[in-house]
Amino acid sequence: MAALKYSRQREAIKHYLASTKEHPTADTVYMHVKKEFPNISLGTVYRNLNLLTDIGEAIKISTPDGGDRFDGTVQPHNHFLCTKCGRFLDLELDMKSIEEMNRLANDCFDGMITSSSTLFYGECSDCIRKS
Amino acid sequence: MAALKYSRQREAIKHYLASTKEHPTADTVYMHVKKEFPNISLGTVYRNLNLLTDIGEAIKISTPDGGDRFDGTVQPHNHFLCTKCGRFLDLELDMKSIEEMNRLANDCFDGMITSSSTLFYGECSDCIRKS
DNA sequence: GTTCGTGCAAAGGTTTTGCACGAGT
DNA sequence: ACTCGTGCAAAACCTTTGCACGAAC
Repeated sequence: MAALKYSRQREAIKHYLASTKEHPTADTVYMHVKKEFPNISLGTVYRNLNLLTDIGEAIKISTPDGGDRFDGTVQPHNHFLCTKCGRFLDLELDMKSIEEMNRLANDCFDGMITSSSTLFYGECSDCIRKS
Repeated sequence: MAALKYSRQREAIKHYLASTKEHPTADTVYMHVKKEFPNISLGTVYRNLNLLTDIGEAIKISTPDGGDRFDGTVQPHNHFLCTKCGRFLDLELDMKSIEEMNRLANDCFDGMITSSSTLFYGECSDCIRKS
């Protein structure tokens, strides 16, 4: 395995991920980090996002609409996608509920479940207010 | 909105989806339906899968690895992805648990949650046996 | 000096789309 | 007849990768 060397670009990506709740796509990360490193390439962003995901410092989330999203919050938590406006939000089920759910799932299943990720769908409060 | 006309190709796609538990990708659907309709095009498969998804006769599932998968089972249920062998399985949490989970989520959230989809990760029984 | 990360550009894979024609009503 | 679905091919996306150079060790 290759040793991991410091890189300013990776550091900037990590800081951006930590600073936002936007669940940005790779392209969004690219556009933000570009402000600080105008020459950074999209390939570098992808390489670093995948690297961070592999070493457990970020999470990759797949949604049915468009590209994958990345999240710097690695503690187990779930997400909500508004089917009207497309907003993508954190949803803080408490840890106990998540563990409870995994345990419940383990009971109906003869493999071993180590983690889970739930995507909730519905209408966000803004959309409800408008209708 | 356009009226919906019958098509043999769409029917074949529906039947294939109903007959399998493989959670096929669009390409897999294409290859199977091709046996019956050698001239069918991948574009048609995509158009129909998206159509079926829109009218609620199929579900589109996004996973972090590779393309989206489709599922003809539209009743709420969840999925399991083996992190070792990549196997993708149904996981039958009973309805009560799913409803309970959605209700729990609604309590921590000021929008309205209508549905959810959970992807569980872990090791399937085959991989456990081998290790 | 060696190794690893980067920028660039090209390639790879998946999904969508414009068009003319043929199937369904 | 009229409309919608199809096949085909091109395009649009998203993501990965080969390469030569520069940064980190």
